[in-house]
Amino acid sequence: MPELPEVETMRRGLEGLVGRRVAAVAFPRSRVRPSSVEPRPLAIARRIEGRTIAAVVRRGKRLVIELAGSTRGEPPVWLAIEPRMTGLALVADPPTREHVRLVIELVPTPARGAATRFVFWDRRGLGTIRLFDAMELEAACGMAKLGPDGLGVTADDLASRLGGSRRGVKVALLDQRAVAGIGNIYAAEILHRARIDPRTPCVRIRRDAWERIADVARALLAEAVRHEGSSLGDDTYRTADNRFGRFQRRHRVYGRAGEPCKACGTAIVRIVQAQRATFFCPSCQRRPGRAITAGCGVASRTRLP
DNA sequence: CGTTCAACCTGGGCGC
DNA sequence: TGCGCCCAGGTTGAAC
Repeated sequence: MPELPEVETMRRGLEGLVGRRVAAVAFPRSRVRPSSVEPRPLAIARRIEGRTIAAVVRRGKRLVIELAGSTRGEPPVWLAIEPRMTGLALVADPPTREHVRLVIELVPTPARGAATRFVFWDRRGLGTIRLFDAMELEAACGMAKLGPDGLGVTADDLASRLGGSRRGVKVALLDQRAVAGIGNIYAAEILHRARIDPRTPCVRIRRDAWERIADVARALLAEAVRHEGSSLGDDTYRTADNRFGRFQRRHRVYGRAGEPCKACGTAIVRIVQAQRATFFCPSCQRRPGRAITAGCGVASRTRLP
């Protein structure tokens, strides 16, 4: 589920936790798959109970809660939560009592409306919870693992990291080492607004098109953050205080197979790339050098010799 | 290097 | 109602 705009919205909803102290940590009904929680729940609890939340940051699609060094002189640690498909980071009541994976009880504060706890709820349970020290955080969420953040990505970033690739551009945009934060929804929406066919091999994309993709990506992701992300179904992504996002109303292609393109009326097509659905408008989105049909406010053009 | 497939999971929707 | 199948916002590792 959550891509950059959704995770960023969650993060903003958790900023009020900064300065709060962790009273207790619980992993209810934890069927701890070895790969989903690390280290073991008891070890995590022992290491963060009593600490103060120093910051809540985002690294790509991950939420990272920084816990200040302890009074005993232990260095800071970072709790990295990756919601994957169905994870929700909440300060409100979770959708169900089932599927609550982690509860962090906070030391009460007199401030009005202050949260009492943080809850990570994850229906499918594909999400991960990991506690890192500084070195581990860098290894797992650093530059080697994640490319530049989608909100700040530039044409230079894209051209240098993907320009030599023969992969289709839509598949390439999902590569978190190239750009961090773009997922299946926003890859489709970005390419529609940039008028690029998602199957176009990166090597065939010229400089002006990379500029368009980067400009659209930054603007679209920022717009989606302003609308607090995309909530598709009823039991889907919510903000930290349990409200739906609103950006789904502005989707132009994602999930709209067979429906008319909002720009030209042509039926939106669904294909599969790298085992994942891709939605696009076959009229508005062309491979470089191919004619673009009327209807998108773009003049036709032909391949240069 | 790139692609494909399977896995990890739960649950909604659809056809029969 | 029930069953079987397909689908889903993500990531990883193995096989080719």
